[in-house]
Amino acid sequence: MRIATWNVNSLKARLERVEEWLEYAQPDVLCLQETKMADKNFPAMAFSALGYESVHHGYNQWNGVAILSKVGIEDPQNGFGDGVENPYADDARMLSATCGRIRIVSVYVPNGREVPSEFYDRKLVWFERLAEWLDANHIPSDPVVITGDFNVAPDDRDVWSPKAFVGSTHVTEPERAAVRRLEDWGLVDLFRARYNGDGLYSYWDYRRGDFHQGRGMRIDLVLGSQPVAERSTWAIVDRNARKGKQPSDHAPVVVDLTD
DNA sequence: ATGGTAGAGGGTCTA
Repeated sequence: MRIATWNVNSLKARLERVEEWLEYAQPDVLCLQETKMADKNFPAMAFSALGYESVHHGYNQWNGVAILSKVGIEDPQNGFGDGVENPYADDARMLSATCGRIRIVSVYVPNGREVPSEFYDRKLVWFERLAEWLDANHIPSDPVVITGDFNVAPDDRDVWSPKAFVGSTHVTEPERAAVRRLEDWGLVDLFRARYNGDGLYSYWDYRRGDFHQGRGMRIDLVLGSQPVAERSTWAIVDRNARKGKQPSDHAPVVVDLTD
């Protein structure tokens, strides 16, 4: 089973590239972030023509998440559920569904903008809600994958220049602690579990030629519970998808599991 | 010195 995540930075602008990539990479499940569209504009037919069922959660031109699957989509749920106070209640940043007997969660964690800021504070609260959702809905022996754009570089290997980022969002200790809390619960960073090196990024700013200069960050993660991690055989960032005409600023992250 | 690019929409806002 192949699971992938990709922040596409507008599905409208990226649809052709996503279609091409699906045919090339053949993931069983693809989680999308930053679709930047309302549900009524989601191109479900284009994906169904390629053999994918899909669900989307989006209100407007901001954020928006989706799950595409060739192995079924059961019990889709938007957000954290009823009765949970969401610090980004007006945004669509989390969508979960069961695909091929794994509970898949597509997340687009708030960016946080500046440190300090009200947005940064609410990013940390959003992370708390995610950890609470996980604990309330699952036990570590469940097959669960939380994947998407976490807007956190888990450690200094995950940024091109730790010095350039001191004090900035994505690298602060509270943000990293929020990711560690998920790992302490029992989730494994499936890409990092296979590769120790630095320079293995999933996002590069559009500006200053950052991609071609190798100035990136690894902020797109695939976190799997132990039953999933035990099945993990391979992981990669498809950097080719960041090249060429009108790329997203993120590349897809792909993991393979034994069936 | 707060630059630069891309995508939303049709102002600037978000990243």
